Amino acid sequence: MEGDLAAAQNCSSCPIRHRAVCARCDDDELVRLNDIKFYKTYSAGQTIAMRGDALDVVASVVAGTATLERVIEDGRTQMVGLLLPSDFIGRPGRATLQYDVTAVSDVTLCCFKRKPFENLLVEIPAVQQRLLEMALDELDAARDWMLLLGRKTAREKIASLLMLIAKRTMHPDGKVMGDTTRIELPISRETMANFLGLTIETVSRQFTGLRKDGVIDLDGNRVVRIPDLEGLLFESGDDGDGGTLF
Amino acid sequence: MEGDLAAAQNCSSCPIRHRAVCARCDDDELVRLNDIKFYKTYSAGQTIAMRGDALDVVASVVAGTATLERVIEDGRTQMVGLLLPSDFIGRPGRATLQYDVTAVSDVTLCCFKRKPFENLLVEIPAVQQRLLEMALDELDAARDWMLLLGRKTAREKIASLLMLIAKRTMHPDGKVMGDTTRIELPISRETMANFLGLTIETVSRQFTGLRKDGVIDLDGNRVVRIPDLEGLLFESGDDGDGGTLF
DNA sequence: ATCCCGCTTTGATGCAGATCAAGGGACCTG
DNA sequence: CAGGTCCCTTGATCTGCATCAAAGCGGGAT
Repeated sequence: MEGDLAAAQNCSSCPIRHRAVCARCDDDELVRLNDIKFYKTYSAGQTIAMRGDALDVVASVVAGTATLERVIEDGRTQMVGLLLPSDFIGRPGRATLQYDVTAVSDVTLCCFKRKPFENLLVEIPAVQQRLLEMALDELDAARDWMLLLGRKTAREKIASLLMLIAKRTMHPDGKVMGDTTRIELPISRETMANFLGLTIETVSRQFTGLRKDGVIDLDGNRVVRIPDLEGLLFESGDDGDGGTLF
Repeated sequence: MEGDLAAAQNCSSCPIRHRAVCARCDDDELVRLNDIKFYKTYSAGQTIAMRGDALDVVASVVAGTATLERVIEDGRTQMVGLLLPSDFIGRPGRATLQYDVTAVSDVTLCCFKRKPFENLLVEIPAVQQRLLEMALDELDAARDWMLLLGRKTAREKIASLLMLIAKRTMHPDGKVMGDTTRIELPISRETMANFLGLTIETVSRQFTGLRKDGVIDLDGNRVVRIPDLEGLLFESGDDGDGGTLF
């Protein structure tokens, strides 16, 4: 665990160069961002930050998966965001963090101290523009998720989650593949439960329900094969043109 | 119903001048916005726009209350946003609307054609900056709402909603009033149900439950008196420092 | 007044998902 | 290979909220 990666990494070879907050920057602007960035890594399961922490750093996820969650005193927890590579953590103009951030897999962050970043924001409209776009996308995703949490049945929730992961996994840029499809679940049953507002037992039961009905096929408990994507879409309760959901 | 209001209104006397997307604009910039704006009014109950509609206009709510909702074919509907004066409708960079927008009370909108507005966005950083800020605030609110929808009980949901309205109504800028407090509900039981992911019957029952337990006091069915704000906060399941919720 | 209509409350019953409890299987360690 | 731990599944039961059904209760029109 050392700064090798951090030192070696430069923006031009960055895997999220074209999707993160810096996506619209030209080379000059990139240099300025580069000057104030630093990398940080976390291992799977580690807490990245907690609700209430001073938010003096903002960051982009470079690699790995992290979650954003709210928890009530008695232990009930609701995931409110899934952070994948290129997603942004923290918000300019706010001093403390509102959510717990946890690394689900090993995670690499590209960090900026908040103050200098806020200054750059003013000076480089391209960053601000991209950040706005990303914020609005997340807002849409959050709203789709509200429909799921408030009104969908357990089975619909699971189907929706699988569709979401399928869309992301299969063809990164949106197009849908042919027929039989195989996806790998990046998260545990418990994480799914917290994502969907269910218990772990219900998640499990719905998986076996969908399997028995031939909608999906389980291969171990982290791999799902989907013989009929249309069928799954139907189960999800979304109409075809449905929202983007991330 | 005529353009009197529209024609008469100018930005300097606008009630949302300091909170809407134009909040940070100087006088020159305001003139440019003024050139492309026009007013539109809707009466209570009227549909402002529907999911899928071409989104060639964006707007700020000047007066009144509107809702943003998603609905599934079978009629289940989930409110995903409550639009109060100064809130913004539509998003630059997207061609179709994702939600149904409905006027709850009589509503006045300050509209801009999307294309010219997008151009101004690039030319006037102050607008972009403010829009980002507003989007991030809404995102936080949406995430707090996800916790409510996914994990709170019916009673907690009602209490949370009352706290939300109380905070907004009583002291516009956050401070909390003394003891016995009276708030007026701006929305019907059905709207509340769709907001909270409940049925209308459950909403009603929770109201009478809270009343019987002395947490609230009902005066007609649109007025609630809150003898003990701390008690209500406790029922809401939020800790004191809790999220902003709008 | 009376009727009607939309909104709200209340009651009786049903059911989806939570809760409680007990295994299973994969993987690690000694 | 035994024992332990972690995660997942399955079963039995319970319960909070939905659903179904029937009254109140204003308020507006006639």
